[in-house]
Amino acid sequence: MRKKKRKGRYPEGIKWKFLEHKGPVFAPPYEPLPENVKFYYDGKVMKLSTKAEEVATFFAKMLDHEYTTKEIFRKNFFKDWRKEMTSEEKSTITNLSKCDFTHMSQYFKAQSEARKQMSKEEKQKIKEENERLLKEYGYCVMDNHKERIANFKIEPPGLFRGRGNHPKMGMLKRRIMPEDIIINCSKDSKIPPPPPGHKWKEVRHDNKVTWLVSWTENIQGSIKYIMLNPSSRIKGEKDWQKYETARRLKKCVDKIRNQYREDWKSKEMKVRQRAVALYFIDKLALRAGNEKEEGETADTVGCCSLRVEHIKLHPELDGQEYVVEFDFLGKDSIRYYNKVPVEKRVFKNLQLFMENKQPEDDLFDRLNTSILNKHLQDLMEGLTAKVFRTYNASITLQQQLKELTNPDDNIPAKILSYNRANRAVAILCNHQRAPPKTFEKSMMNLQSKIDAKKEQLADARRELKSAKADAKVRRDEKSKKIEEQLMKLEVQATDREENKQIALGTSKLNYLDPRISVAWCKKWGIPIEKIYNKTQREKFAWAIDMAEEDYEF
DNA sequence: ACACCAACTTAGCAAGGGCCCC
DNA sequence: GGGGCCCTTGCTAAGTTGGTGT
Repeated sequence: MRKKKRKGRYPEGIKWKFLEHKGPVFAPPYEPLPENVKFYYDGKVMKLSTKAEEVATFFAKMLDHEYTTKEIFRKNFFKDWRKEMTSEEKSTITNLSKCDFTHMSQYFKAQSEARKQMSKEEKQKIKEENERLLKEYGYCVMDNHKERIANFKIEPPGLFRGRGNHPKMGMLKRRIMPEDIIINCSKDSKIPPPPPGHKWKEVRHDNKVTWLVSWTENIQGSIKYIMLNPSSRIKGEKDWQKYETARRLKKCVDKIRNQYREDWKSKEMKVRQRAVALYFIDKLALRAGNEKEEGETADTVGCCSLRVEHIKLHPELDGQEYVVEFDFLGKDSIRYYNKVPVEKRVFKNLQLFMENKQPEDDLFDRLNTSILNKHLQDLMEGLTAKVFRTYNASITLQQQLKELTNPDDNIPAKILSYNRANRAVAILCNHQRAPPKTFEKSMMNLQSKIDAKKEQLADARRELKSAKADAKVRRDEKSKKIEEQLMKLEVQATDREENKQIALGTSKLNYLDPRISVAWCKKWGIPIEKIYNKTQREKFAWAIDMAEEDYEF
C-alpha cells in the first residue's frame, strides 16, 4: 500500500476542525387552493383531500409540458398520486384521462401572471425577504471563515422529471421533513434547532466529510447534500488540486500514450480492451462510463459501457481509412455523434471485440471503470479516467489561445479568439445546448443593428469628405469611433453564430484551469471581467490571486 | 470479484432579474 | 419609463470515484 500524500491543510482525510451552521430551510408548506378553483373528474366537480390536491397541483402546473402526455410519466404519476388519496378518492378516481386539471392550471397561470405584474414595492419586499433568508441561513462558519452555502434550501416536493427517456419520470418526489434530515457540525458548535415540534433524524460530528446537511431522496434512494459554495476554501482547494493532478498528467502523458499503444498488441484481451478504451478517453475526452442498473435510469453510456450498437466501423469513408462512427446517448441523454479516423491497430481490435456479439452486447466485455481506474492509478498517483478530460480540455485551451490570439487585434477581437479557444474545448467535451428559442430572431436584430451602423458610417465618411479643413480632424475621429462600434457588432454576430449549439459554461467552470485564462488576460491587458462574470470570479479567486502572465499549464 | 453505498463533481434547463434601446 | 432581450443564477439530475463488506 502506497503512502498517501497529504493534500489539504489537515492530515489524512480531516476536512475541518470547526463547523457551525443554522440548518436547512424547508420548502414552504402546502397552501390549499381557494374554494373556487375546481378539479373535475369525469366531467363532475370533485373536492379533493388536501394531500391528493397537493399532488394534483404538481401535475396541473406541468400541464403545458409535453411530459404530461407521455405514457410512462402518466403511469408513474397516477400510481403515486393514488397512494396519497383517501380510500374514497381512490375508488372514484380510477382513470387519469378522466381527470380535468385545466381549471387548476389556469389558476396557476393567472398567479404567475399576477406575480409578473406586481408593483415595484411588492417585488422589493420579496427581494428583501430572500436576502434576509440568505443572510440567516446562507452562511456557515468553517474553521475561521464565514463561508457561503451553495444550496441551503431543501428541494420542494414535486413530480420527478428525469432527463431523456427516464423510466421514473412522473413519480412523486416526497416532501422532506426534519425527521429525514441528518445534521453535520462540530461538537463545540451551536447545534441548529429543528423546527418547533420536530426532531432531526440525527446529529453527527463527522469532520472527514464536507457536507452540512443530508437526506435520502425517495426516487433513486440516493443521498442529497447541502454543501458549500464554489467560492469556499474547501471547494477552491479541491479545484486547485484537480488541476494540479492534470498538470502532473501532462508530464507523463507521452509515456502513457506509448504504453497503451503497445498494449493494443497485447495477447491478453483484457489488456487490449483497456488500451483501446483508454485511447478513446484520451483522444475523444469520453467519460469513464459506469454500469447502471437497468430500469432505474435512462439508458445512457460512457466509454467502458459502450455497446456494439453504438459504433459502426468503416474501413473507408469519405476518402479516409479506418473510420469509427460513434452514435450514443451520454450523460444527461445528450447525443454523442462523431466520425473518427483511428489507427489501423485500433480498428482491427474493435473488429475483434465485436466478433460474435449482438448489438446490445458490451463492446468492452472484459473491462469496467474500476479495472480501468486501478490500472491508471498504477500509471500515475491520483490518475483516474476523468483526469484526461480535465487535462485535454485545459491543454487545448492553452494551445488554442496561443494559436488564435493576434497581438494586433483590439480587445473585442481578442475576446472572440478566447471564445473560439473555449469553443474548441466545448466541442471536444461535447457540451451542447439546444439552440435558443429566440436564436433566429436575435441574429436578425443584430444584423439590422449592423446594417444601421454601416449606413451611419457611410454618412460620416461623406461628411468627412466635404468637411472644411478645420473640421476634418473632428470628423475623422467620429468615423473612427463608428468604425470601431461596427467592428464590435460584427464580432458579436460571428461569436453568437458560432455558438449556436455550443455551451461554453460547463467547460469554463469545470475543465479549464482558470490560471490559463487569468494569465492570458494579464498578458494581453484584457480586464478579467470580460472573461469571468461575478460568480466565476468568486469561484476562481484563488487563480486570479495566483497566476502571473507567464503561467504555463 | 462484485454489489452496494457515500461523497463529491459535472450538467443542462428554465426562471429571474438587470440592462439596453426606443 | 416600459418592454424585450439576454445573461446570470438557481435548481437538481446525473455522472465519477473510492471505500466497505461479503
